[in-house]
Formats: sequence, C-alpha cells, structure tokens
Amino acid sequence: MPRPDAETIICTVDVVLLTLRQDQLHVVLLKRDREPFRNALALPGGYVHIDTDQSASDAAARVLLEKTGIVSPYLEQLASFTGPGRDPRGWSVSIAYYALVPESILPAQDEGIHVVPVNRLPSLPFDHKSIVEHALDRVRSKSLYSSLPVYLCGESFTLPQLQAVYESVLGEPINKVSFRRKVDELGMLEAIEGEMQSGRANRPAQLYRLRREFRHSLSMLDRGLNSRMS
Amino acid sequence: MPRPDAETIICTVDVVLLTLRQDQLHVVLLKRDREPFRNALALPGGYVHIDTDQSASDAAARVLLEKTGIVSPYLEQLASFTGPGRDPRGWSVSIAYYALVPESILPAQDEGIHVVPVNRLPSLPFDHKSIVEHALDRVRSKSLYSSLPVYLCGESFTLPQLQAVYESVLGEPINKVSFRRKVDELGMLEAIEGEMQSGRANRPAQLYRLRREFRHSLSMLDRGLNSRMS
DNA sequence: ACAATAGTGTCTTTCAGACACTATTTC
DNA sequence: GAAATAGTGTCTGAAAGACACTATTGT
Repeated sequence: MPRPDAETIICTVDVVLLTLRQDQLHVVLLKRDREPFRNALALPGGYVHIDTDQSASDAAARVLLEKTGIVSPYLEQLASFTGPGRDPRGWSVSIAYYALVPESILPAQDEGIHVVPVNRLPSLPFDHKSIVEHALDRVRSKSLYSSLPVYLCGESFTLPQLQAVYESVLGEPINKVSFRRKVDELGMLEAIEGEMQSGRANRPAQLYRLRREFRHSLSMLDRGLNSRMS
Repeated sequence: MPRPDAETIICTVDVVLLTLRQDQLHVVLLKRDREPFRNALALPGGYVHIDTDQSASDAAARVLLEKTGIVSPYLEQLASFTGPGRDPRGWSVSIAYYALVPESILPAQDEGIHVVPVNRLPSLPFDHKSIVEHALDRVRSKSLYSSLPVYLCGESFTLPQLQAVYESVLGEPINKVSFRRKVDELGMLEAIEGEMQSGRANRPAQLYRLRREFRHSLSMLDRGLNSRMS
C-alpha cells in the first residue's frame, strides 16, 4: 500500500460504472467508508497496488470487483485527472475508467451501493462530477458509431430493445430502418433460435446475442448512426 | 522532485510531438541525457513536479518547453500508460500527451533533437513505440472529422496546402470539392486579404488563417470527411 | 376481427465523389 | 497563347430518413 505524504503523488483509479434503469443512464456510487469524504457518495475507486496490479486497468478491475462484486466485460480507460487540489491529501492522479453493464447484474441497492440517474447527480467529492461528465460524453459519442451500448443489454435481447437502449443513451429517437441497416452493417449480432414474446398481444421479436468475437471489444462503423449530436 | 524507490509509483509525462516534413508525419525524439536508457532516443518526458505543476497538462507543457523550447498551441492528453515493467526503475505511470506543430517552429536538428518519420521509427525505450502508435491512431481518426491538422500549418496557408496536409495525415487523396465543402462547414478559417503566389506560373491561391476562436481548440464535424479509414 | 408491435419494401432527400469548366497567374 | 494550378458548377451514385405496408402474435 502506498503511504501518502507530502512528498508523494497519490495514485488512484476511479471507475464510472454505468447502467440503464427505466430507460435512463444511471451511475453507480458508493458510500465512502473512510476519510477523506467519509460517508459521502463517490465513484468506486482506490489506490493502485504496485505489489499486485500489473497495470492501472488491472487496478480498476480489482477495485470494481472488490467494491461492487462486478466483473465488467467492457472496461475502458477514460482519461487521467490530476492536480494538487482535487484530493485533500495532496497532489493526486486518478486514472479513470468507465464500464457499462446491464442492470440485472447489479447487486441489490443497499450496503452503500447507490444507483443514481446521471441527470440528477448529487454533488460529489473530489472532481468526480467532472469525471462522470467526461464518461457520459465519451459513451454518447462512441455510441454514435459503435456497438458500445450492447454492453448495457443482457445476454440476449431483441432489436427493438436494443434500439431503445441506443435511444436512451443518445437521448433521441432513431429511425428504425436506418438502425437495422447499421446493426446489420456492424455484424456484431447473431440470431438465437428461440423467439421472445412481448408481454402483450403482438408479433414476437427475434432474440439476438453478441457474436463471440465482440464479447469484449467493440465493432465500429465508418459513418455512424446519424443521430444528430455535435 | 519525487525520489523514486521501490515503495513509490514513478509518475511522469511524455509528449508525442508531431510535425509534417516533406509531406510525411514526423515525431520529435530527444537523446536522453540520463539513465535509464542514457543516450537512447526517446519521447520528451519527465517527472511531474508537485511543487510547481498544477496538473499533468502543465507538466507536459513545461517538459516540452524545457526540452525543445516549444510552446504548442495544441496539446491534448492521449492516455496513461502504466505497469511494473515499462520503466526499469519500478512501477510507473506515464500520462502521455500529443501536440502538433508546423515544422517551421522546430529548433535546428542538433543538440540531441531528432525529427524522424513515423513510418521509420527506430526502436524506442520504455513503451514509447506504443505511445507513438496510439498518438498516430488518435490524430488520424480525429483528422477525419475535425480541424486538428491545421495545427500542422503555419499562421497562414492556402486551401490546396491545407488539403495536402490532410492527405498526408490520412495517407490518401481527398476529393477537392468535398474537402472545400467540409472546410466551409467547419467554419474555422478566415480569408486574409493578401494572396499567395505559387512558385511557378499559375493562378495564385487565397491565403487563410484560423479564426481566433479556434486558435487553441478544435472545430468538429458531425459527419466527417469520408476518407475511408477503419 | 382487432389491437399491438415486429419486420420489410420503397420513395425521397441529403450528402459525397467525379468531372469538367472557368479564372488567373507566369512564361 | 500555352502551361499550370486555383476555384466552382453540376451531375451521379450512395446512404439516411420517411412512410407505408405486410407479418404474427394475444385477446
């Protein structure tokens, strides 16, 4: 364990764990069990352990597992946040990561795990608010031209469900025909031979799953879903 | 100055300084004046100074200025590279930045400053080769939909010159009409009321410069120059 | 049969690339 | 006037969005 003092740079990782609940992006926050900011809600984070971690990415995966019990199939470096003022203990570096998971794998909301909608963030310690906002920017812009949002779905899902996920992430409706053309172009899905009943009276939708090659990496488009962003 | 030992994470910044020479991207490498890898060519880099640097970005700008004399109008964080093995002194974090500058502001190639073509990189110490490759990926993909390559031009330039710069970065020809439509759409340039003579006999081209608002930040497109990449 | 949603065919609009034409300079 | 490159007008083809139509379920 690093022993921070005035001579040393504090080196940590933080994880922005995102999920979709009721068609809204939510971020997982934990109640801090130690100083500084004890009892405040903050991103899951912790020191890099030079004795066990082979990289910051390892540290992020370890922290996420230790603090939430989750192993995320998608975990990507976001950016590093640095400076003398962001942590009261001293000059610090936080290497931030983001992860997307289906709501179904989240542990029950208790034990200090809070899932809060990203558009109703409470005030957060350190510069965690800024980190979350950077993560949202990244997720939204990557969702325009990649398969990233599929990590918010469970093992299997229908195309209408997947489209709703994209629409929730991007915050606006997508043309159905174009969406299906793009999904086809991405080539990331395979049909499963069972179907799905909609709860009510209608034609059932085909279930799909991610192809094996894309379980842990993205598929990219040249041209993007042309949901206006900018 | 941090005093690295087995207990401490070594915290540094490295800068990938890119420029265009003879229509080819080049990276600036310096001969290291101390161990480890004394006398090897490497990226300009150095320790974060917690007594003077207000952020890693400050550290990168300082290192760049100290080692090359350059103040780059565009300097962006690339990613952080971490692990126990990348630096022989111990577990290290390098927060990497990249910068683009016109060749004209580079100091004379001596005093240990080397400008080498990116497709003929020598073997580099640490994981600097990987850092350079990440920077190239980033620059190329951002060049598809932003004004990034203008930082490779000087104060003023013509549209044919700018197009050549984009083509050099992207490594393939661009349609002239489309390019001009996109430049116009980006809205980042303003005409200067002098013209430019081409060295030989032809119609002179209008000179342009970056609008003030874009001197230190990019302009982005929704749709990109459709130079095929991926 | 009707309601409801899945899935597709096709027309229209928008945008990128091809190409040719005009413009302006030097020789 | 010829050569050379700057700059533009316009046509063509590709891709995105609109919209309507068919398909398949439960009630």
